[in-house]
Amino acid sequence: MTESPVPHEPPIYRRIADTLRNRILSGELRDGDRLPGENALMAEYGVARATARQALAVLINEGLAVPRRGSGVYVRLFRPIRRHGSRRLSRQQWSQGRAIWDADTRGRPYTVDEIHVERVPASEAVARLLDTDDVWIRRRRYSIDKRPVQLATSHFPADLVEGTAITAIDTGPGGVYARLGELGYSPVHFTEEVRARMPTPQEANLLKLPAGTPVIVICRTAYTTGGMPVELNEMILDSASYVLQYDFDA
Amino acid sequence: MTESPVPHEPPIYRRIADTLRNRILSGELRDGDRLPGENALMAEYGVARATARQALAVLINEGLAVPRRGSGVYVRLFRPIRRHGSRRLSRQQWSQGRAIWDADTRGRPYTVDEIHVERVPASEAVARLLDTDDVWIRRRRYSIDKRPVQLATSHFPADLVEGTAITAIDTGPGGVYARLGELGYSPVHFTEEVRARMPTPQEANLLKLPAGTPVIVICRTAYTTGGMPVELNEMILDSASYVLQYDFDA
DNA sequence: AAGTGGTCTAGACCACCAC
DNA sequence: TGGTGGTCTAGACCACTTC
Repeated sequence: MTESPVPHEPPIYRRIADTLRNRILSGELRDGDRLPGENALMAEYGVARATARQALAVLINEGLAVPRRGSGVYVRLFRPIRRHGSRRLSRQQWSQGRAIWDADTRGRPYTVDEIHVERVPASEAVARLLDTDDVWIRRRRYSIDKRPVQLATSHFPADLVEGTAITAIDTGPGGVYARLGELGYSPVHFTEEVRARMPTPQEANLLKLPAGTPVIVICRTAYTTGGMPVELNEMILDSASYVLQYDFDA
Repeated sequence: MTESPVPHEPPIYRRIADTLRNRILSGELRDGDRLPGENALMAEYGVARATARQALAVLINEGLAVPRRGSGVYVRLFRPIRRHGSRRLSRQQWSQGRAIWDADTRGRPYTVDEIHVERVPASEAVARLLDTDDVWIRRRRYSIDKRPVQLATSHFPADLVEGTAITAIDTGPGGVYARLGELGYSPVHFTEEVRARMPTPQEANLLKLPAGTPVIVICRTAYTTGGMPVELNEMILDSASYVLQYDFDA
């Protein structure tokens, strides 16, 4: 009880984390560089193992570093894909047999897997939005350079698409929007709701997300000229892989 | 001591976190409810303190729970504000109150503080975008119901706005866009780039963000009819407080 | 084989909060 | 005053990566 050193001194692990963060943000430590490991921090700062771990956990949870088992902790890299909100859905895109996804990748090869198509009862929110009890849903996962970057789940009113290629694994040239057009329900207007949050463990697993990586959730509704909603597409994006771009006039 | 480990079995703290998460997602534990504390988990599962803490840390870093010192760990709430990006002429036709994520904050007043206005050298990226060496920047913080929800930093080409009210704390009626209009540089077109990431400690502090809360970063560029960029506005949004909405046509 | 991160135990003292 | 979360120590065993 001789003195109270400084009223609000940050704890040790915070100060260790702060100095490491500064070394990253200043550029001294670059993408992919190895950070001092637990043992190095224990020696350098004279702290216990758990304290060194706690300091590294701060950076990992901030998304600045990624741990590699048996190897070390490394500075994380950020190489985003630019996703255009408005341009990508221009009518000529899908009316000419091109998939929407092509607009994003600029020639980089992408793959689709984990495809599931099924008819299910609509959730309360989806039922309200699409004004239907049952929906056909199409789930899939997109990867670029073998890295998963996006999960998507499209919902269609069941009565509308029953018996069409939209309920098949392969939807044919132009994809589901071309099929909707053939039914007389071409989407002409879109609303996108965008959120960000931490992923569920399932999402983190499917997207192979390291700790400290949020996901961007885009919920897009497609409308016909009559204002009828015909598709609800929920997309889960790895936030470290994406930049969204929207253009509009005053 | 412990049972011989079974291959692929998740660690104890994960299983504890999983059961707690299920109780939250199933609705058994609701917004604001108190979770079992460290002592309760130690007793219930027969684990050490650090293990119980680790389980709670998982939920906290997922943004599902918030710790309150001396009180307990509580289920977190999500009450978003709806932020409309593009407000098109057809908006009335399309947006008929149907939205996946409800936003009940319409009309609530916001306050502005932490205002800083200064002339500084432009960073490399800003200099390239605004084609200028110096910029006037306007920083401020927005709060709703006394809760900080957004930080914003506007950048203007210094030569363009030097000597105008844009360089003053109070920009006058209509704000900076009205002033730009008087200069003959009315913004008519906007581009928004949207990202998500974990906040820096400074951002977390200014926005009073609990752990596990990402921020949404919006970088908006305003262009004149001539295509000249006249403002660059970087906004940092509390992701737990916002839903972005964009409307556009095919 | 040596080093690394991953998990876990069993203690300790502290600041803060509610009763 | 007792319970809560916040920080920290000093060990331990494990799985994995690298050499």
